[in-house]
Amino acid sequence: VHVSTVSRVLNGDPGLTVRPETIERILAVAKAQGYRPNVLARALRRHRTGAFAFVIPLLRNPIWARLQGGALQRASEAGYVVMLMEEPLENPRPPSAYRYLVEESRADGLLLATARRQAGPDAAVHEVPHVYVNRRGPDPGNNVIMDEAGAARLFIDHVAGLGHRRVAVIDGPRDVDTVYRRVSAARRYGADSMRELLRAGGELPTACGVGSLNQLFGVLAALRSAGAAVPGDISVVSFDEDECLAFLEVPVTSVCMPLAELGAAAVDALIARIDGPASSDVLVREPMSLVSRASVAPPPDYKGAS
Amino acid sequence: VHVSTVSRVLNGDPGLTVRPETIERILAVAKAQGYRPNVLARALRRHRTGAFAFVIPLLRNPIWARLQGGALQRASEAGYVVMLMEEPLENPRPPSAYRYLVEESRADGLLLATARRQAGPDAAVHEVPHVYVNRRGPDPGNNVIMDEAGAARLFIDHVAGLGHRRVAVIDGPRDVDTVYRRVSAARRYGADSMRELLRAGGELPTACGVGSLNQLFGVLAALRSAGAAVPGDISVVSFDEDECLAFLEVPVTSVCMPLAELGAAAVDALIARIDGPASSDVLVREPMSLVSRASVAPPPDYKGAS
DNA sequence: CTGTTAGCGCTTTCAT
DNA sequence: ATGAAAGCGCTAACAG
Repeated sequence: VHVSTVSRVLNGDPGLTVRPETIERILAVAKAQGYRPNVLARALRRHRTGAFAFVIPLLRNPIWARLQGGALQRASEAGYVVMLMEEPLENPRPPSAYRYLVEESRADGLLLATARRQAGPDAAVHEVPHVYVNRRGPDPGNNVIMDEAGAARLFIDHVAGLGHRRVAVIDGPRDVDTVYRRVSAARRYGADSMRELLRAGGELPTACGVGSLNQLFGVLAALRSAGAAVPGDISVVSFDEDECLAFLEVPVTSVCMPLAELGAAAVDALIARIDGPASSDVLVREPMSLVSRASVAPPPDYKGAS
Repeated sequence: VHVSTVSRVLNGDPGLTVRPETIERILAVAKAQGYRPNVLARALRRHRTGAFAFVIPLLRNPIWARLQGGALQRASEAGYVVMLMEEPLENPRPPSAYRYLVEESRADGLLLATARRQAGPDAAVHEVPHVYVNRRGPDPGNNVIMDEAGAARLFIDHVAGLGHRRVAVIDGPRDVDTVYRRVSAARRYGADSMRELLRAGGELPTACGVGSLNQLFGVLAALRSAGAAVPGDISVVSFDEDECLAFLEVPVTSVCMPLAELGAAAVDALIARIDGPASSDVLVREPMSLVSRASVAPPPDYKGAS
């Protein structure tokens, strides 16, 4: 009944040379006492904590909730726990500000869903296992992304198939990541963009894709107050699926992106980067799907198939 | 330049008797090398990990996001990190299933936002520092809750002040925590309840409070398909504030509950329970507020002040 | 004022 | 097939 033997048994040591009788006895006693190995001691010895840190900008956005869910589940399957760091909306800190979590041995690696753009490669965070999730970080080979072009294509094909020829996309500015604008700012942005579109007059688009749920609310408000009917005057598609879309005044069609899969893939990539060195970017290939609701119809002037 | 002295200096040992010169030198070198104490080793020695686990049912519900945000921020102020455990919606496990996190020294305590009702006191989880947040768990003295009655009063006073005399509240069954029903079930529940109310005929309520955002969507759908106007025929109030309420067909008035404060209070309570033993339940007293939007008006038959 | 010592609970060579 | 011993990086009690 001696300690190192126990360790070998409980860890299923590959070069295991223990008498079946002893092995039984150990397992029995362990279970009887409800023994739990101390992860701290184990981690100290092994230089592996079994934890990740997920840096996320704004918990209230449903998009990150789904990402989170996928990551959490995959991590727990792989025997990791994940702690959450919420990046403040104002004065966000650069990713390298979270390096300390690894340096202190609190985590084995970083999942970065926030990305303040930096001038060059972020040397400071480069030393530490990490992946950027749903964004391209400054250093290549550490990004896990989706086929956003595919999402756009899905949208275009759908509305083009119905006869639309003038199509707009409203989305946040690309240089600053959307996450840095407050929720309300996002809505205002959506509303402003739509108002501008309306004011421009002339060749109004007959279909419009909107980049986030919050912007969508702004767009819808602008359309309503301008007296534009959806989908009578203009068709609207959200690039941010949420079940609440089904319950709006007019239920909104959306492109549903594989966010949970993205989160899971990010965890896989991070695990790979902890074992080996960075390799190449990961593109999540799960199919996107279009959730068809009432906000899309043929364009107002459409006379049938061309 | 020797190790235990460094420890004393960096920890600001109370009985600190170190020459200022040495203290300077140590700090200088520490900073120069970017030294980070290893939290694992420290935790192993001190029997404190500096981490909490937050067990939460459904990440996609905005209510949890706000709770989470409050808890995360307060925890980080107090020097703790928090890891998230997402409880599956189907086959949820009892809180005691998360005891192992403390037993393995992965966390110092548990924040439990999920609460499968159990027959008696949950002895299994009782041994471990924990608080139930926003629910009453089986064992007393470990609950952090809000003044839900106050929320109801706020709603009643508001609509009663406008002349409403027949008021209904639609909410999930209380014996099973709302969290155990799927989102869609919640909506169906809202829709079904409202349909029943409508079918009952006769003395229809002129105002209705709804317990969660998801149920609200169901209620609104039912009202629309029944041709009941909001607030013309019936006033509607949500007990679950979310900014998207402002962007619905008719913007919905809500009671805004101090969820972030609740999360923060839960962290405070948990810290207290880690240092000392359990004391008494905590009631968060932050004021609730009514966010007035367009979904509330005087009742249809109202002739002026009584 | 500062160095020495003894662990925290585990894993992992190396000896039996 | 198992025990002994060293050590992960730190802190705390005790000497000097």
